[in-house]
Amino acid sequence: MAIENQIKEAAIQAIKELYKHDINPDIIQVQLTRKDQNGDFTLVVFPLLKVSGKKPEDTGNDIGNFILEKLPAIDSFEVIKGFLNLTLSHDYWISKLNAINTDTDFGFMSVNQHSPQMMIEYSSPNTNKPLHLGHIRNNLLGYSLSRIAHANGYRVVKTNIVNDRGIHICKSMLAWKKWGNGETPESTGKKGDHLVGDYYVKFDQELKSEINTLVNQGVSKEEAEKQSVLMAEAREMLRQWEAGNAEVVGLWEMMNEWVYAGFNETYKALGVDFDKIYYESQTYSTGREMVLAGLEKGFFYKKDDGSVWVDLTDKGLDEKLLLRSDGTSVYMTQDIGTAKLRFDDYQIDKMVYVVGNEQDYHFKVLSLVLDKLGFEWGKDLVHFSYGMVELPEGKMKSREGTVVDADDLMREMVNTAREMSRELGKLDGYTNEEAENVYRIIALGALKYFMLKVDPRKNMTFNPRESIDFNGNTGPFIQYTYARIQSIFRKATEKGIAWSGTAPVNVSLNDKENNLVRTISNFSNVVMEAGNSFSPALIANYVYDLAKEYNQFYHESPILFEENEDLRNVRLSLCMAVGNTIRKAMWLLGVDVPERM
RNA sequence: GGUCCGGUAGCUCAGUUGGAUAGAGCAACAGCCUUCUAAGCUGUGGGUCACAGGUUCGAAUCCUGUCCGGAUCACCA
Repeated sequence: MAIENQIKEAAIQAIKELYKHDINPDIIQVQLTRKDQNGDFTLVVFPLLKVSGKKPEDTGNDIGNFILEKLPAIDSFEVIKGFLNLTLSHDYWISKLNAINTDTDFGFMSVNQHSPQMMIEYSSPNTNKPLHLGHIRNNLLGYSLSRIAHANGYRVVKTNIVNDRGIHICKSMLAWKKWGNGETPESTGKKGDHLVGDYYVKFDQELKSEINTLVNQGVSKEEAEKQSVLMAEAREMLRQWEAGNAEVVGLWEMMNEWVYAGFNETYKALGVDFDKIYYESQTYSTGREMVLAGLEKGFFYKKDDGSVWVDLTDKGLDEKLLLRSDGTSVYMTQDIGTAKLRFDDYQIDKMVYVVGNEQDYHFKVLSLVLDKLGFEWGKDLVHFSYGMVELPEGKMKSREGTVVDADDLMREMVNTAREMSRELGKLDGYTNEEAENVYRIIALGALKYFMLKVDPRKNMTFNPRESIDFNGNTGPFIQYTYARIQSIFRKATEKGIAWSGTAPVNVSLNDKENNLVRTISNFSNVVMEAGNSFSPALIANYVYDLAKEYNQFYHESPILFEENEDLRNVRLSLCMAVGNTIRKAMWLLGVDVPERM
């Protein structure tokens, strides 16, 4: 049993014996002691005063003495104000350290084929333009969540729903057909997603100029949009696509293939992947069938014009469209169909959608609609709602060209990492290929950590020039700490200094060492909390604290140069445990760690 | 207007079920490389936790109201 729980139980027993009271266990609070105080764990005595009928100090002393007697791991205690600070013996901590070093899976729950299954949807791009900064946050969150879920004992299915149909794709297709001169990714040397994105922009420009011309002729803007020949052509193309026109479908397939090839490159660079990809072109008709079935059962209703709606006013929401009057499906319809197919394909115990907070309303509706359709998991679906990424000037706007492209950003960051690393001369002796790999690890580490350390719910600001730092509270800082530790073990081998693999228990730890063991052993709690609250940020902030503490220890304590063999073995054990914990924590964030940097 | 989310140092952000003197990084300034990686470490300055009430032993945290910012309420996705 974890030591916190032992303390808690001992406290309950103390109150029972000393004050003849059965206390509600929930009001016993055991927490890590603040760093500026003596002690390892703190029991808050304020809530117990009513039961004890004594002053905080006396109550603390009563319970402290009882626990001291009861638990051999407790070495001493002191009562400051209403806080009972318990200090554990060095023996306890060193044994704990050894146990952690023995258990390579410390902090992770095991997963087998009977474990509950969680499906996590993330990424969900449109096929008409390349991935940008907002997608990066989404992808990194989704990927990290999948690993955190795995560490919490879930089988995880990572999934992506590609929005590959609709008027926006037809716009790119039409522009390419009109002005593309048969350009391909090969002929231009451009990534397919960027090429298709360029034609989307081209369409927008042409449309704008067409509308401007009409407006100049005295037509109102609204009217001009209706009259637009270009828009009419795009709509016609969509109709032909839905009707299965071979030429249109062929064009659609070709351009989508270009986009997918481009996306795959970006995903690979970003280090994310999927177990199963769904395409809306393959799910929307299922959605429509489900809506029609729901209509027959009376869950939904039809308006005079033939459109199908769901009434959610009794749930405090509005009426929501499910099928257009012409029978075609909308966003909601597709999500209903996709959900159905997923639950047909997999045994899903929990469904998580990683989608921006601008869609909070959509997911409230989806949850209720699925519930109405008889899916019991409908109301249990989790919308992991994250905030926008904004630039210092405000929101990214594609029209103003302020969108930060995912590929550009990653390339620039690798360049920065390369420059910096060369300046520091840290990788002398590495081949070019090895060095390039390290630059990538560092650049991606900086980017990922930057995005993940922030509370996902909140909007965040990204300054392309300043946000990407390699010093301070950053990914590279943590990676650097890891590389330092690996360096120590390399040096140990070189110097012929053997590490026993375990720490002898008869050594007394200084404050920094004690802090480190405490922090390391708290890893399992942090992983659990991160899983319960779906928060990679908890892991990120934890691993930063750990690295910071380690660096302080590293600076003031000789490790290989420590002459006392027992002490040296303790310190090497600490190094090993910190290194492993950093690697595992970073793994949970989807960040790699380099052996050298 | 209704609903939802947010507001903590000059900037970017932490602050787990309410707990002790609200913490980091960046930026500024001052130190530390003839010992294991200076992408590091140490120190200084910087706060009305948006505001006002309330709840209680105790509030950045919970409740109410106000102000500010964002999102959403489409036969767009």
